[in-house]
Amino acid sequence: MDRFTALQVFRHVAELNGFAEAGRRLGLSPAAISKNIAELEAHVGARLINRTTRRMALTEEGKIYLEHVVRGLDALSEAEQALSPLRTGPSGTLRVSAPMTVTLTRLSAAIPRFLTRYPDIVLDLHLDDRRVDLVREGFDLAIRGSDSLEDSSLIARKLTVMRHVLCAAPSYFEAHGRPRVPSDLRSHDCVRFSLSGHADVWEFKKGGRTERVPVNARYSVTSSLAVRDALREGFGLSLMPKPYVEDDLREGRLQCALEDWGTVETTLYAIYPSRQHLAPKIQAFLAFLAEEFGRP
Amino acid sequence: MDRFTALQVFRHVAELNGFAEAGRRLGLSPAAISKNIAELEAHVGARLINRTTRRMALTEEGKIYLEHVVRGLDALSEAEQALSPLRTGPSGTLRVSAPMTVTLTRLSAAIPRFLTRYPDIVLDLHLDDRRVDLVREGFDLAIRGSDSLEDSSLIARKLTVMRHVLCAAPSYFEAHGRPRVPSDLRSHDCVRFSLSGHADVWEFKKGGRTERVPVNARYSVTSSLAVRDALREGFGLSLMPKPYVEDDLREGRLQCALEDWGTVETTLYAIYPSRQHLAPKIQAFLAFLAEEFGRP
DNA sequence: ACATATTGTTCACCGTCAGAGGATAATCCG
DNA sequence: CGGATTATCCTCTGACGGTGAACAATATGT
Repeated sequence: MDRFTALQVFRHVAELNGFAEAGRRLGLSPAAISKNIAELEAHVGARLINRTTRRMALTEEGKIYLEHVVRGLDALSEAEQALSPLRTGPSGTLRVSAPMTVTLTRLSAAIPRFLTRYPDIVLDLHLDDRRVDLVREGFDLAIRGSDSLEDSSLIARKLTVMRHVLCAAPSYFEAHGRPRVPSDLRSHDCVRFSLSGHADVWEFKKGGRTERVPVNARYSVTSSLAVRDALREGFGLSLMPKPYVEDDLREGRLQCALEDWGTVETTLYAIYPSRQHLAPKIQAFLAFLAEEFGRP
Repeated sequence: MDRFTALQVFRHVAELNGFAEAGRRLGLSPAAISKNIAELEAHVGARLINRTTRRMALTEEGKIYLEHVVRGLDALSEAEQALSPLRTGPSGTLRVSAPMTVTLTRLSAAIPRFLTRYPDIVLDLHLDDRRVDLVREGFDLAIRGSDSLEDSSLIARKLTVMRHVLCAAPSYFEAHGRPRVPSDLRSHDCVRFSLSGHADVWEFKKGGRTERVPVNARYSVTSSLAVRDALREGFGLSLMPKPYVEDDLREGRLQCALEDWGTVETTLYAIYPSRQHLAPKIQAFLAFLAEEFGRP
């Protein structure tokens, strides 16, 4: 027996005061109605409706039962209504995990725009360079660099590719000279971003050839922003994701070298648990990310 | 999809925090659990549980949904608990319809004993010589004389058979003589119980022969008790159900005639709507009736 | 570090059960 | 007294929910 439909049948019969009428309303044959009621009575172990072919009335048990059943069914239908706002419009709490640096350099300035556009969304943004466990910690979405290989069953959506550039302050180049080929770096002061997957060896490509240069660094640090600060001070040179130093390059605080060599690329992904039944709030944030990282 | 089980599955998964565990508890395979959740999500149109093979957590939607679902399911299980006292012990309101005279002569004195034995039963006894419509008027049970032929789908349980006796007061017999054969009645004053099926012609049987005597009555009345009162006053004679005049006969207020002739019999039935899922309160009353009418 | 165990998912297969449809009996209504 | 409506019974069938295997991912233990 499908208890859910049996209960609905019972309710309709009771409220419409008739088997046939209930059948019409529910799109079932009178036979089905009869069967459902009979089975429900067998399940409950009590007669719920006294009936002849022409007349029907709830028994005392039926009245008591109906009362509870109505409450129960209403609560359940309410359950689905409660979800409908979350399904139709982007709303609710959105828990996002993102690496510190990416966020500060490419995202956080735009967040207010996102929140203004979707007034019913509450954003809980955790800046954390750890590779968090999405489901364990209850995140709706995380932003990750490409180092972290594809996880398990999670969905990864590519946001952007960040080219890297070798750069330093003009003062540094004046003092130490400007490298012409990758191997020149052996005699330079490098600043090392220790969380990178390519922290110890830098690769440069040109016309099919690949040069690998061991990094000669006296300063290792776990934040690209700290690296950038060191570069600005003229302390050394480093391989930086280009977007992080865009402003510095434009305004002359930093300069590039070996620009005709290709270097590492970091791909940014948005990671989320499933593609099915994607909540509007998550869809909205994904669209926002795509738009944001789609800019030049 | 059986929505009821799907909801139970969802609840168990959420509360036990795991598909496998829920499956064990519910006696279902993990595959079934997975399927149920997936279908429920499809029905609701939102992801309810984020899950990997090792970890699971409710989404925001899931949390909201769970809350309502729990309330709903609890209300429904309460529904069945609410019936259990009615199922296990005889209790609740018992609506009974019975003919006036039968009740007064054979039952009403015993009713207090019944109510004392079952303290949780409330009795609503309607004395009415009409042949009521059980289901229309919401009666649990009715007592009927045999005149009313077997109804429809209702169940009839035989309670007792009442023999009839021709009787009158001693003073009447002194004044008008005592009939020796049925045909003598033509010259007697009869009192007529007009609701009887045999009001106009009385039948007497003896050794295979049947005598029919038209009733010669100056007084017709719709209550056997009124007939009895008339007899007691010595006004006439009548055919009375024997139990109604038992006391009068024993104490000499009335006397029988034509005792060696067989007469009409009235069978008393208890009528109730269905044999299936007979409520304990009804069972109890039926047993009480059988006991009461089973006495000599 | 490797083997083992556990978990959620997918797939093909199958047994069962809920519903349709027709027939029947009972009952109401004009 | 028919015609109309109603609940119920019966049989048949298609759909659907469950199993059980294989599989992928991830803990756990020695």
